[in-house]
Amino acid sequence: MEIPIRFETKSNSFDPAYYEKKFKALADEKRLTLLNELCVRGETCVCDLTEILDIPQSKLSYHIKILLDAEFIEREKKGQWNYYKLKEETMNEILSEKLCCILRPSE
Amino acid sequence: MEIPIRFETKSNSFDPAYYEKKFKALADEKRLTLLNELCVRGETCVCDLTEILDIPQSKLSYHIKILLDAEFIEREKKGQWNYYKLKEETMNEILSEKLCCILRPSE
DNA sequence: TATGTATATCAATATAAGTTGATGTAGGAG
DNA sequence: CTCCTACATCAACTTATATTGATATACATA
Repeated sequence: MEIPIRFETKSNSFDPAYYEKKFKALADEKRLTLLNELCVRGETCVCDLTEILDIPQSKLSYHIKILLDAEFIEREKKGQWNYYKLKEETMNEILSEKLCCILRPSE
Repeated sequence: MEIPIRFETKSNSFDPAYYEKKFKALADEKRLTLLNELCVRGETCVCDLTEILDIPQSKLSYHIKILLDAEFIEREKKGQWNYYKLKEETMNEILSEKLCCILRPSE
């Protein structure tokens, strides 16, 4: 995964919009709890998550979408269930090693 | 090789509110640009930042406060000017090494 | 003392994000 | 075909954040 960076001395062309989206996705307690659960449990299906997090299904779905769009999680369809798990590249791209095992899997 | 500790879900000590505050502070283009400028320039005073970022002073002050409260930056008073710089411990605590030199100073 | 400069804070408003309950959809079971 | 389950999506609403212009504070200088 390429980070849109550079570091050109004067007017450097860092892309804040890219990171804004990532950090917005992380900027919510429920979503952080969700990510933490996925980190601890690994792949988990939506029906289990509604129970674990004790939130209405539509709300969960809303938050899942935000995390999906920011590529912090990915979906895998298994039969009639949707399983979600952390997308390790993105987590590792953004987050410190100190967040390993809380929000980030080990590398 | 250290074996990552897996936390039990019910009792894991992860504090989402703590991280929510951090990520909220990062979840804004203007603040990211500000941090990037501080990363590239080092210590910079508010009067320069209003020019660099081309935003009204009250707006800048608002965003600076959010970053201060989340401890991503720190203030140093020099004569009549307030200088701000990145608070390296927090940046390093939260952000990946890949973000080094964009948002994070090197360790 | 009056004026200027650097910055923070405030109150009003505008905008964005989160919540809720209802509805839509797709596939499986009867 | 009809009903059920597992989700996603929508529209109305609530709440949180951001923006603006004005004012406040603190200090320096004329």
